Amino acid sequence: MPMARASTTNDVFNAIGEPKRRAILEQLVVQQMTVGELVDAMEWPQPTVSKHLKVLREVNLVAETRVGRFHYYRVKPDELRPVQEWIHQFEKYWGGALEQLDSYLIDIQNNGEKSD
Amino acid sequence: MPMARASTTNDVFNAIGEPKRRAILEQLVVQQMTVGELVDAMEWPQPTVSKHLKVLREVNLVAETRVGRFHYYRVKPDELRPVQEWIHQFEKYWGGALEQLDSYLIDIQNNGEKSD
DNA sequence: ATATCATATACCCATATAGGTATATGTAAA
DNA sequence: TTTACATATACCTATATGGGTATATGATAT
Repeated sequence: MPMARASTTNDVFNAIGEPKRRAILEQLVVQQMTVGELVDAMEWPQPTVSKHLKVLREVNLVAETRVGRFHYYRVKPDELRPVQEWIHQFEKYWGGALEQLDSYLIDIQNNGEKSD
Repeated sequence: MPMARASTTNDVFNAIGEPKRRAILEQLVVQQMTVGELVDAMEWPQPTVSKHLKVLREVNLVAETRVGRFHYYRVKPDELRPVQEWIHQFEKYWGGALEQLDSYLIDIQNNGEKSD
């Protein structure tokens, strides 16, 4: 009995892995919108929008405010900080794969062959 | 005939949506490693490591250098830039959801009706 | 050559999940 | 009330994919 894949959408990293969800966030960061306005902007079926909003809600990337029958959604940008911070640990290597190239050259000197 | 879900892993955003793949990148950014060294560090089965490395390779987040039977993997940090740049458009709103709250208050003052 | 090591890949399975349709829920208007 | 509207959700289907096992590939050593 194979142990199956783990759930994914329940964290911010995976939530923004979905292109449609990124598009929704890009819309909402400009201005808060109702679901219907999002449907018009995206030109996707309403359940599609609602379901992606649900995922975004569950990871706290959007917040909802109900006004009558309208549900206003807005981005909670702070929630993207963990992603930015995770990226940050790689930034110091940007533009220079040089240290790694160095150790690679040492490796092939110590071992012989190469490729790539 | 339901149109099924779209492929996801073939872009950087989704590649880093997988926790194991993030862990691999965190290891490799410290130092390049062979698959076997990664297996030892992660304590996952070797095929698991190899398959995640394949995904990371396909989105160009890691590069491979073969030295004899050893395959050295290293991070290509620059490839994370698109993610960082995408995040960047949200940074100006960090710490203050205030403007959005303002416009929300204005909206409900204007009786919450949506314009169409 | 043969054996061993390092890695990739093929295969299977279970499940998570995106997309679609229909319906439920909840609110406001007539 | 009844109707219309706004959104969420239940349901279904197809597929993408993570995890596991076994095997293939490829390189080195003996």
